[in-house]
Amino acid sequence: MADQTICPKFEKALTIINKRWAALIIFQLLEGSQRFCNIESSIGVSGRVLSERLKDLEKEGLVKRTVYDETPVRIEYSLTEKGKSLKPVLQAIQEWADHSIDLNQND
Amino acid sequence: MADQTICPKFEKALTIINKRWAALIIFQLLEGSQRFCNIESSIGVSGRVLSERLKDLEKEGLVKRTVYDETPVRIEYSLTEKGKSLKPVLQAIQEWADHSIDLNQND
DNA sequence: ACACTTACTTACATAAAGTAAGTTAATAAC
DNA sequence: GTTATTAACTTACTTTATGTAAGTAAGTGT
Repeated sequence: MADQTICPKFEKALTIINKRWAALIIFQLLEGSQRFCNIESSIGVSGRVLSERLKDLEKEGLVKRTVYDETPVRIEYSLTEKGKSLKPVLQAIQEWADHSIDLNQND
Repeated sequence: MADQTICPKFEKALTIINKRWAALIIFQLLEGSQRFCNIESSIGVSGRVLSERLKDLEKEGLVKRTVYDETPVRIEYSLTEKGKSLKPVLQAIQEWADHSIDLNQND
């Protein structure tokens, strides 16, 4: 790949949040910390990909995995500060969607 | 797929702009209308995918393809109003990238 | 006539995502 | 005390998307 790179930070940001499901996962976690199966059913992602994506997002420091050592163990995923700082981005998408998306237009 | 759908407009917006290269293409076109080979070399996308993506974006009404009937023909791609209305979204990403992305952190 | 450019398309290879079943650990139900 | 159920994954396999490279058609330049 040539990689002429317009703006490296912008491009790297896209490799993180432009991955399939990443934005929806973060959108969902903006509501508060949640369990694996809850995210899975809320956004309709497969467990296989959710597992993979949560690891990516954790590695990027956007998501935190917390194990509550009760019986049975409870595991919750939440946004870090860096993750929460994406809120304006998702809000901008939401606003754009609200005034520019026509759900009846099927392609 | 279950498709529990959080917000259908938001999800549809993501299927458009979250496709690989779509955001970068629009980012690039915010600078003004451009030719195929210019977009190709600026963002490092392959001709195969650029061709496909430009058609998607045209179908979604974000991009306009204009043929200038000179000799040889010149074909330029530009943003429609709907495409330009994505600017705040890309700006939000840019701002987030500027203060949250660390280029040295390699994963 | 021959090489070069633009805007693509086609054929093929690799990577990412979807589907479904399996695993481990714990608890609840019969 | 076997059987069933739930949570959080993982594994194996299939389908889809993307990358790579070569090819095409129309025109220009030498």
